[in-house]
Amino acid sequence: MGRAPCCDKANVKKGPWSPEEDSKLKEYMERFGTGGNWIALPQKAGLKRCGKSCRLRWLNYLRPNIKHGEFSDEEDRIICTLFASIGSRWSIIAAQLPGRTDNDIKNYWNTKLKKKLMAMAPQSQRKPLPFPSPPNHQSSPLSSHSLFSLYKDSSASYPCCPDTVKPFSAGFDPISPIPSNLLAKNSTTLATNSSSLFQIQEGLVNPLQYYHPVKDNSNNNNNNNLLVFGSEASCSSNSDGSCSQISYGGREIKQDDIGFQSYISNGYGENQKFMFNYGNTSCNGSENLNQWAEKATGYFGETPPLEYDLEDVKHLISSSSNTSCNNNFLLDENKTQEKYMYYY
DNA sequence: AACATGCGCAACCGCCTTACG
DNA sequence: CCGTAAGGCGGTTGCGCATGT
Repeated sequence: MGRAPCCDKANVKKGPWSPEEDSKLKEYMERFGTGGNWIALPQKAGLKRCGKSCRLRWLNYLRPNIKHGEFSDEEDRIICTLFASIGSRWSIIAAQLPGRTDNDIKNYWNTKLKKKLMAMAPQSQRKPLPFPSPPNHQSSPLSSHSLFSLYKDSSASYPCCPDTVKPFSAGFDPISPIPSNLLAKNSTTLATNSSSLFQIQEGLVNPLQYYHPVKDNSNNNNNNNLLVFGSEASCSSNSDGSCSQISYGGREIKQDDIGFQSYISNGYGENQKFMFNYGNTSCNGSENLNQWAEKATGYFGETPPLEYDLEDVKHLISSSSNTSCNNNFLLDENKTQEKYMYYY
């Protein structure tokens, strides 16, 4: 024998809530709470509504501290980044945005944010993103390659979940796992568990979608946690946490080979070396970055063969130089062997 | 001014998981 | 252990308003 029926569906009101109904529900909730039973609540509160409807109304509209109105850029970034990582798990995304409901975020994504990103990155005018797609490529929650690239520098800060998990940077196939051989690299600090979000996600997503930038207490510096896109890349760290040596596929890249360098806040109150190199050209840090990017990529015209790359480059450089972005981004001159590295 | 179309958002629907009896 | 209801969640719908023609 199961529980009593939910409600008499033929005898419940549907449609928009009236102010009177709202005040009844709110008053009841503030005095008694749900009592652990939404189904019995409407009758007790004097409402001719289904318990589910009451629950939805309370959670999405009447509950205290609900934030209505415009989403901030930071919220946009968080939504995009999390969507790129976990897809349309709105309740989880909402948990990272205090005051926002899953319904709100879902509506916002479907009606505004998705279109906004589409408009920012019209596919027909873009080359495929130069970010790597592993052999066993699966489509991401949002298959359009370009949307998340617009937020790929968004790893600068996660005020909602400081020092916890950071989803893969946007612009990166969120479904693709980190190659297991990279997870074992002892020259990097990678962990795939013990993060709050990961624990929430456990069993729901491929655990390899996440890593946790564990604080390195040995040198009081955590700015050298490395997430590698592509393959066969590694990094070794100095005692001060800076990255002294990078290698791609066995080819060592010395510090001198790195082009543009600057120090940018890593979000932990420390400065981190930012490096940029394109093929055998480099920005010396004194020239205009956009000009350098144009020179480096060889594009000055209106219909560039490297349009997407250039815009990527410009976007990344400009945003990284002016904000607390802590990404490193390297392009290999050989376009077929492009590899990308991000540091957190 | 009237109508058509588009958009935003609240609410509903249906499915899945969990908990109860 | 099984059947069923409750809770929770994501997808979808439809109403009302804004804007365009």
